[in-house]
Amino acid sequence: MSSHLSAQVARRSRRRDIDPAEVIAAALELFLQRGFAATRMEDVARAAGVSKGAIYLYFPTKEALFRAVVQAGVVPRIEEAEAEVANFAGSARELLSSLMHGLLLEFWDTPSSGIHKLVIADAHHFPGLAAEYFHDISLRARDVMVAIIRRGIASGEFRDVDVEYVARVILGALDQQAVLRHSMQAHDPEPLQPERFVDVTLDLIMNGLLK
Amino acid sequence: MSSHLSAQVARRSRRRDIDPAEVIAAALELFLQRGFAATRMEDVARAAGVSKGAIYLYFPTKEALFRAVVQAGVVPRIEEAEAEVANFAGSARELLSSLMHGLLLEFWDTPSSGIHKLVIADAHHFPGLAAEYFHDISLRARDVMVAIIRRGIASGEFRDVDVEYVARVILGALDQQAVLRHSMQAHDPEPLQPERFVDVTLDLIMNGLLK
Amino acid sequence: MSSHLSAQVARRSRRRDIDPAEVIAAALELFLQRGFAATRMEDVARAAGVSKGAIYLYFPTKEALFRAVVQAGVVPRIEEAEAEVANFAGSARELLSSLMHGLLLEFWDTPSSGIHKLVIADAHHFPGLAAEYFHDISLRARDVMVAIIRRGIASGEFRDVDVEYVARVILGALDQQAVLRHSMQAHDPEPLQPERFVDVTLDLIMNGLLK
Amino acid sequence: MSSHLSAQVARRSRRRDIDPAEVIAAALELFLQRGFAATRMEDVARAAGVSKGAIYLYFPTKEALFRAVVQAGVVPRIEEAEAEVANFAGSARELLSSLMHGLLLEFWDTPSSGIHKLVIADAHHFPGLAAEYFHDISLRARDVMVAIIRRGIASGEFRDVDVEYVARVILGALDQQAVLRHSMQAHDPEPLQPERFVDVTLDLIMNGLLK
DNA sequence: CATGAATGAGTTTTCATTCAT
DNA sequence: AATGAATGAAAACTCATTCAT
Repeated sequence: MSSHLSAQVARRSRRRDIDPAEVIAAALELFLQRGFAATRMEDVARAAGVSKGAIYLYFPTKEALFRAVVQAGVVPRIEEAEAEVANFAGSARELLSSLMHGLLLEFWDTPSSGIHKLVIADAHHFPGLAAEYFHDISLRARDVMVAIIRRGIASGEFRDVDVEYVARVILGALDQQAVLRHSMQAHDPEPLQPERFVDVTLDLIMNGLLK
Repeated sequence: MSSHLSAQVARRSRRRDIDPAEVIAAALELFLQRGFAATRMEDVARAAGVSKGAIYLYFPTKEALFRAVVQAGVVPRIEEAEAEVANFAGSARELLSSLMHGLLLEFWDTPSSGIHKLVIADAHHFPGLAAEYFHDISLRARDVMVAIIRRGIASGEFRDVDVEYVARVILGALDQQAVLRHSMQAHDPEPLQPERFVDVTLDLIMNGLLK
Repeated sequence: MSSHLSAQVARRSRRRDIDPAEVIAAALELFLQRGFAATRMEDVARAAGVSKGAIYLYFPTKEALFRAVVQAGVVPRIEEAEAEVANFAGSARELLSSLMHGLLLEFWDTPSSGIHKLVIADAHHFPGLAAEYFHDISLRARDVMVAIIRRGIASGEFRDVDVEYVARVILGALDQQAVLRHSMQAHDPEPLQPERFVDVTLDLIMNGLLK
Repeated sequence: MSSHLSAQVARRSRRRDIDPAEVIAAALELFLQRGFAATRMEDVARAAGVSKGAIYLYFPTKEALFRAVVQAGVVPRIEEAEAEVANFAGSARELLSSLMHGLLLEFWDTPSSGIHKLVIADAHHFPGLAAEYFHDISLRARDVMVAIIRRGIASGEFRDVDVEYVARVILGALDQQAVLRHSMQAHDPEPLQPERFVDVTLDLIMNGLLK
């Protein structure tokens, strides 16, 4: 207890150039693994290789950190999708296929795919966040999907369906897999094969079940 | 410890014949509104019109209460579905339509529809529960859906599709709406109309998008 | 849930002739095993084969039960000792020997030997009890011991010692063994042999260590 | 007695360099006064002038604090005794006298004298602690006493007595006074005078009662 | 009298947040 | 700026005691 007086010198090491993005990445991973409530700020700090206090230099509260995680994870994704729709030159069917393959597959193995699950699970705690997320993300995603279907109808590729609700059906199927990916996939004796899922979904949506 | 012998407690009001089902109902409602972690046992007690201690007479821990909520909410639902599939005499298409209308609509406005969301959001906390739920509920639901599709293929109604994955697509779309119902529907400028959703889903699944 | 309405008949069984002494005996055993604080009234009730409520018919509080346990366990013991001293006809040495053999050995294997330990361990909780016990029991025991030594000095058997403190020494050695009996004897590789202990104590006290 | 009430400073500011030893000291005092179960961690914190949370920085549980209290209080004491026996050059009688005076008197007015009482009273709660304490402390103390008596016999000073049991008698008398010191001495109309007690004990043990 | 379901005050422990260094 | 020791509010769970039956 008193034998290392000389070690008193050991002073706190100082880390320069803390990158908030590292904190966000660490927080996302932990929020997904253990949920928001069960993740301690200290865990985030350790995982990010940063001191507890340093987090508060960038995020005033745990809630602010959560919101940053959500923003950082989904805004780029939806922007990518919007850009692709705006620039895509091929048929509506090819566009839908490209989007689904590109997005679902691209994010399948990155933590970003779990943001949706995160918001669903923990948005209670943050009065405004659910509304904000819904408007900024969910509705934008729906708009993208609606635009694609409309394009297909306009071009004569697709039947004249209930565009709004068809968009909900397709997005629902996709989102649900992303959610399950982070909640119960570990227990599935046959974990989802994402490419196969996208292919089957496309086939079903395009051709239907009936002969 | 130190007992305050001088001050005698005010007369406690006594409730007879506490029904554990009332506690479960109250707990479900609160878990859905605020999440598992954010729901205090005292809140559940107050909502059920029962004392805090009384809850522990029936559920040894908060986790046990959670599990009871889950069991009570979903087991009857899945059993109903299995029974309907076993007894249904009509075509596969009619069976699917009946199931989707019956179950989704029946439960849409009851708290039971939120159990799925609850498990997805909070299963972290309970090592065994997610696995248990997945095996007892999710896989059973998938089996039901697979059986219906198989029946349709056998009867010549349906194309010869990838049964397992088509089941995942359909269930995903449905489940996702139930999940959203309890997480973000309040923020949707056009809240889902369940009947319309089922109709569109059936139409899409049966006929596909293509002309 | 509703299938056994006929079983409503199951009525509480009624036990007649509850003997408070059984409750006291059960309480003593449990207080010794687990301490006062760690013993639940329900445990006492079950051990005594009585309902929780019934205990309160005889003992208004847990503290009252504790006091009854102490009274029941030691008052007879000290009265026995006083009577023996009053009636004993032999030498002081024989009286001391008789008392020590009689009391220590008689109570060694009964729970009564643990009352002293109980009071020492838990008297905090009960402001008046320690004082009461000390006056009613400890000082009476000391008086008995003092009387014996005085008798020996008067008869010329014993040296003219500091009577009060010699009594404390002798009682201390005895009491300590009773206390250890109920706290740590289980861990002693050589548990105390009570007869040997009494014999050695008598020999030491009578003859001393020196040659 | 204990007069730390004067230190009731309402600390609003931060305290630096908390010394766990202060927490241990405060805990010992309170455990002795009120028993383990009746002492709230908050009491310990207040008595130590520390926040409740700070205690958990050094002691993971209340039990760990208890064990630290025991270790800190008795290990140095027994080591002192062993060292004195090893180094003492005089007669066995002088050694015994020195030890008894030195230890009993030295610790009489420090809280350390109550550790023994503490373990006896509350060891129930901690499965391993009683055994550990008994082996590490009680048996070591017995060995010390046995060594002294053996030395006296070897040198011809003492009679050839039952060494093991004589050690138990002597230690019992001493320990009991330390125990009483912390349980009932307040109620004794003639509180023990420790020097007188040691002198009388030595005289009795050396010379016996008989003429 | 006897029962045991119901009550709710009380305690340990955790962890977001602060701030002296 | 960065650190991490210190703070204290909050919540699950226990159990002495009551009282409808």
